Amino acid sequence: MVSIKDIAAQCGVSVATVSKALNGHTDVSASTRAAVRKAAADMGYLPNSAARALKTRRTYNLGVLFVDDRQSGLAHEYFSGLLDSFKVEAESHGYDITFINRNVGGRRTSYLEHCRYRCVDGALIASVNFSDPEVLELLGSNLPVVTIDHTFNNRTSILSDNFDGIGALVKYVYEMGHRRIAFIHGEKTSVTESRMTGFYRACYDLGIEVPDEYVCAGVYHDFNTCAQSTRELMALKEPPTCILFPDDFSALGGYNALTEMGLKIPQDISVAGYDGILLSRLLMPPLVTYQQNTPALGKNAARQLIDLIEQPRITLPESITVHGELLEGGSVARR
Amino acid sequence: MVSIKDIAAQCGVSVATVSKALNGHTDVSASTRAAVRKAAADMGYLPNSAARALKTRRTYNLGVLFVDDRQSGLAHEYFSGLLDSFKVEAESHGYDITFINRNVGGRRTSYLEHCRYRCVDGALIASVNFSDPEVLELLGSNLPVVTIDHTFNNRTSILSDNFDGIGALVKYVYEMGHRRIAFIHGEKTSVTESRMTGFYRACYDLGIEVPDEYVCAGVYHDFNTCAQSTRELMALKEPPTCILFPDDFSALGGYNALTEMGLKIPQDISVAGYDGILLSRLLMPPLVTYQQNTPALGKNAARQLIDLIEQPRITLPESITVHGELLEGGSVARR
DNA sequence: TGAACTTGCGAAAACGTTTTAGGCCTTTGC
DNA sequence: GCAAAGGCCTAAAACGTTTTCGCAAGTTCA
Repeated sequence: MVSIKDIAAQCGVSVATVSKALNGHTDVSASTRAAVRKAAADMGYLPNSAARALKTRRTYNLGVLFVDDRQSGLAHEYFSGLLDSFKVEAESHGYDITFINRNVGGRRTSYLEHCRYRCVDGALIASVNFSDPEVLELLGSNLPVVTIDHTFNNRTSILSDNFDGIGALVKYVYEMGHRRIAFIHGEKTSVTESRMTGFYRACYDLGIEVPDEYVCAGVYHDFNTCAQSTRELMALKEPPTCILFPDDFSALGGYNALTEMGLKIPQDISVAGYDGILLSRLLMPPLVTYQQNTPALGKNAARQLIDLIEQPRITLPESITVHGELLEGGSVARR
Repeated sequence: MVSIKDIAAQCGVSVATVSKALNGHTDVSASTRAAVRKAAADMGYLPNSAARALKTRRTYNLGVLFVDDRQSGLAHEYFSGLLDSFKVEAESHGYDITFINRNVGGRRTSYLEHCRYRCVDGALIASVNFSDPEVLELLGSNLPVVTIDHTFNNRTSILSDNFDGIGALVKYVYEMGHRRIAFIHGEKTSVTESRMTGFYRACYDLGIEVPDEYVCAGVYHDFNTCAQSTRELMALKEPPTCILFPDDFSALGGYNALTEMGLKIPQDISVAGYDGILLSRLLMPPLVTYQQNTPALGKNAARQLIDLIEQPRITLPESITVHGELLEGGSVARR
């Protein structure tokens, strides 16, 4: 491996000069800078990230924390879309990403310890249980951190417009003539809470009455509980004319349950999902859903995190809300 | 940050002794080893990975290379499943993973340069175009490397049983009474080649004749080309009774195209997919498919790579073939 | 009673950078 | 003509480890 020392020897200057030439410092003449850079390129020089990190305490590595219990992590299009755009944006700024876990050389550690061990410059926290003490420890540390879909003290967070998204869906189905709208929500998280208040608020604004039994507790991506809720809803004396599902996957569960019951979508019952994953476009009929803007979520997260790292005092913590888009489909009938 | 030096001061020994105590060297007495370890734990010591990497030239970082053109990367369940199990296995051995790209500090570099810059101990190559010169450069380097679903010289590779998988599907539909079996394959890659030879071989073994027009060129995960091929197949004078699709997603495209044509699955036409992603279980009827064993692919890849790194000369390059499993469903009728 | 090992430890070099402090030479300003 | 300023460069220290080599004290064996 060719090092700065080799270049110094080649050019007849000191290593200090080489370092400065390469890093664009001003106290090196234009001619030596050019010579050094040419030599570096010719010799195929690459800086050693470990040495640089040791000296500067900057690794150009960003930690990414998520937990992958019950398929809510990598495998899910929401998170993979987010991660992908985060990755692309980070890479374009010269940052690489590292997954944060609880192992350091086989030893069990906390998330924060892992971050410290790897000397990451900052971390993205997404798709985690925000009441986990180890997540809180990370959030409470002095490491630059950006969270997704969760606000914490004065940490920067990037939020999907869950309140507005569900509102847009309610408004859409209202305009299609529906008044009996049921909502199966996911397990309680801050995201779910936003959606529930968004749902109630939109109904209130539109003058729709919401019987208690129209709001059911489901589980994100859980086929069975959502199918069960669907059956219960349809068994009501006054069943809804439209059901909003926690996400597109469980809406598919709804499709199946409803089909099994001999009901036709959308003639007999209208259905909407949430997320706008590819699957929603492929269902028959295509699903009415609210597409979360995962590319913007990831990109903004990367930008904010890098800002936080590079201008520690200038950027104040802020929350950015990213807006999605209602996707139409044939799953909601006009009536 | 507490360093080895602080521990040395605390315990009244030299840094060398601390290092040796922590790393389990033999030339340190049991009592000092215990004292040092206790102090390290009490003081919350964490080794500095950069310093360690600089000295030992080992980072305990594994590079992961994949390209994410046309949604074939992170977003796909095949890859995310693979990556997830790779990650879990790697982490349990104390390795972290880093994505390999073409940026180093904003500068455009090759994959190999990125690996060298980050000093990764080895790399996983998956889901890439294996004729890309930069991929070949990486494959040709002296970096420990494991490939997925592609063999190259004497590099270790982990292979999914594409030949057998498609054979199992053919055999299954044959036993269900089908003789006119069409195969829409994906774009030409080594994976597609294995599947095609597997298809022809199985048909040959079973004495099934395969008219040329029964084998169509499709595109993985491409809804439209597969729907188009489906229409063409069904317009033949002697249409097939069963169509094998390149993957589960395009099989869904097939479902839709066939449904639009007024055909019922499986009464009028049988369908099978490939991959065994979650979606395949949720279709109505559930899709007959061949589930690739992504957990085993990722786990084996990590193990082999780590072996390669830790026992450079002992382990000979080898290929491991991982076997999948046929998933039954209602999409193939008995006839 | 030595000689030859063994055990436990430390001094110091090294890994590849960046950065500080300073030095020399030339230019500028009065 | 002289002091001050600026331009360009270097030596050396530092970042936190690991590892080599050597040394002293203790132990074993003739």
